[in-house]
Amino acid sequence: MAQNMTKLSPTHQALVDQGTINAPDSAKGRLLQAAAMLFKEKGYERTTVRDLGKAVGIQSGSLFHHFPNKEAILRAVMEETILLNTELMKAALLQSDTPEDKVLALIQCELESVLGETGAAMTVLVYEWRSLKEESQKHILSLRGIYEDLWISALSEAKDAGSVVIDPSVLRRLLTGALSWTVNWYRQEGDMTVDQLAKMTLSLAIKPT
Amino acid sequence: MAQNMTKLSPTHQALVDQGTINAPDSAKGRLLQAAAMLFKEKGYERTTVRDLGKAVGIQSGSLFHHFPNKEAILRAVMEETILLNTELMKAALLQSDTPEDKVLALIQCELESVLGETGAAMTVLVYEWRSLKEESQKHILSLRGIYEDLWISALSEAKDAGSVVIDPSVLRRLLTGALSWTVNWYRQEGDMTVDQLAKMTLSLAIKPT
DNA sequence: GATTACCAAGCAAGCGCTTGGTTTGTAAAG
DNA sequence: CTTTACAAACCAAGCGCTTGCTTGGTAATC
Repeated sequence: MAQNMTKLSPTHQALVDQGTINAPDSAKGRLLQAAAMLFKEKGYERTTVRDLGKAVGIQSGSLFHHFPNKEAILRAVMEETILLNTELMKAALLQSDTPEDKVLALIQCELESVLGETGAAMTVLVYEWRSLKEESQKHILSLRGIYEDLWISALSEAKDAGSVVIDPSVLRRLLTGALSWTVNWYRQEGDMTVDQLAKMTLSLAIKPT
Repeated sequence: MAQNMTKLSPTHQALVDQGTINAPDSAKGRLLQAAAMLFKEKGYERTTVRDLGKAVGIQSGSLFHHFPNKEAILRAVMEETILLNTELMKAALLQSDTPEDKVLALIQCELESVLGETGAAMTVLVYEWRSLKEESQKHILSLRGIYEDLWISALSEAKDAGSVVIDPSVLRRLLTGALSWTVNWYRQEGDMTVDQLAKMTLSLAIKPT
């Protein structure tokens, strides 16, 4: 019945079809998108349930028909974006051959996720961690583990190949900060493309062989 | 009259003497230190004025004898730490010769400020930006400008010398993210010193000449 | 003898969330 | 094609609590 306005990527569509994440045009999906933007712009604490309701055109009380409490909305925003972006990274890795290619693919993926459509949710994932209850933190942390393993193995391969000189886990953490911080300064309108930024970042992470 | 428990660095003491920042053992100074820790751990919004009062052993209402409102406390935390760390960076630069030395000094300074005693305040400065009113943002931004100029000129010198290959302003922004993010993972107790971390970061930023 | 630093009490506003009832969508039964 | 039944989606109202901050008065300090 309902059709998407913009077609989803195959990876994204697959996750929607299997019920893992909500379709962006569903009621829940639109709420989560709006919540991600508000949480990013104002922060979780400063965003009230009345703000959330207004953003999707319903009363604040009606939110609790879809979610048990406000924190569950934050948790869902984080969960969906990390599940999606993990799958997107896996797909990108399949199309890469050399260790250097894989690292570049991961950098491109992470930049795209931070600066593109899921940017708001990714920013929330990174900067609103404290607002989750401990139980939710554990849950999200386990999902992040899968994501981070992809990074660590790619960087380790690159180190074995001689193009990375420092400890992969340290490098990953430095890259995590550098890449997630781009949301605070990079603008699409500028004269540097995301791809150029990705290649610059790669030039810091690896030394040419 | 009042004596410091631990002696301050000459740079720090000078700022206290000229009245630019509050002494750490003064009433205001202790409040600002406690506020920085609470703001870092719980976030500005989740920290109540009652939390702040309890942290220094006074009633919440008494805070407003020292500051006009809660936001002014956040602003003071940010202002004092950036003023102090700007001076510390200037002092460190005076003891460096080559462009590479200067960049290393800046990296060491920023890591020390983020991971050391002013770490809480620095983290607040980086991550609680949104909680400032626009007027305060402008004020802090102007102070940050001086700080950032030191970075840009050092990186530009290094680029002229051939040891930096990408645009200094892009490199600075990538480093900002990488260095500030360390607060989320680096632990003194580990087997890597801050100095080692600084040198690893330098190895990413510059290529040996 | 001011001035500074604080307390005790509480107010107005905003918060997350609940409640009871109404509308809307869906689909089988007549 | 209409009727009936039912659940999902939503509204209007507001409750109990916490928030930042104020007020009027007291104790300490210079």
